[in-house]
Amino acid sequence: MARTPAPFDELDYQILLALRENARQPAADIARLTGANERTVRNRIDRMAESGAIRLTSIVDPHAFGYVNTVDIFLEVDPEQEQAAIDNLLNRQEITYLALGQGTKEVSIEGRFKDIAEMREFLGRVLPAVPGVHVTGYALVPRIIRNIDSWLPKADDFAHLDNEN
Amino acid sequence: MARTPAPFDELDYQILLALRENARQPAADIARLTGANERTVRNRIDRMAESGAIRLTSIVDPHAFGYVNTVDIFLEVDPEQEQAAIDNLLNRQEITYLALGQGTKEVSIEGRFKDIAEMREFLGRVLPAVPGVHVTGYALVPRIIRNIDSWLPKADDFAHLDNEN
DNA sequence: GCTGAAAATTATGCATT
DNA sequence: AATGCATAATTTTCAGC
Repeated sequence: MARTPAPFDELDYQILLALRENARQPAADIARLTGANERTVRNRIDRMAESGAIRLTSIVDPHAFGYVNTVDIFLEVDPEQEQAAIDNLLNRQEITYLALGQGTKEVSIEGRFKDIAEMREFLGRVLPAVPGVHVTGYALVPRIIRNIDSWLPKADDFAHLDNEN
Repeated sequence: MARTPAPFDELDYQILLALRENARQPAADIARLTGANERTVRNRIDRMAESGAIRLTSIVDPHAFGYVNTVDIFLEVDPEQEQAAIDNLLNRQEITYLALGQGTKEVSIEGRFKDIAEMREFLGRVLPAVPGVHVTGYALVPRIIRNIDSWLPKADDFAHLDNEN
């Protein structure tokens, strides 16, 4: 193992759980909740945020803005135009997810739309007009039940001071 | 249109942008940034959070915890056991995403793992052991470039007081 | 729904261990 | 790295518009 082991402990975990419910929750509250020192809690929050282990952010609910139609789209992208195509796609507000696939030509995206007409327009006109991009398939997504924002590591990824190496 | 139009304006949008970078940024800072009243900024934040339009949360970076292997998995689920199967899957920490597909039997998930062995175990042993679940396919995901946490509505989803209906 | 002012709470900077 | 303390800044409460 060349990677450094997770330098996170039980307190970090509890702070994480608290911030996940409300990122603006005062460190003092979390200190009371956990019994830890208020100053320590703030140090931990700063450390986790600055290291990039967590991101304290605002997630917008697409439904609240009327984006009720979700579709997963599978693309084949000309390798020579891949970077330009991806840059192009990343500029599109409709795209909520973009990932590279195993093959060099595979790219999958997710789009959200206010109505079916917008979605069809995107699939039939917008995407085909992006140089190097071919739509190989798509599938409507009626309901997303879990997404990355609710993900957590295993509890024992937070060291109990006894599982080093 | 039966749904209420987005009751958000330019100020909400700017607040959103600020909170997206740092959910703990003080309302006073945002007030200075936008020229809006400090108290108004807090009211807006509270309103957007309470209405569910935004969620102020902590997103954990799987990479920081060693979860470097991502795989998209397509499942066929026996309709009679669907709810139990989904509940079962939702209890699994490895699953970062779970969505229902168009067909009544289709479910797609994304899993993250620390190594390929864990991933293979999940695909070959864990999933097949869930009653009513059959793996119909999977695809490794080498790199996710955009995810839902960075999504934003269109700028003109924030009313300029002139686009009502 | 927006804003103001005092009181309560919280965060920051610095120093100590 | 954790913590205590003084100071600065912020949030809250209650109010009026």
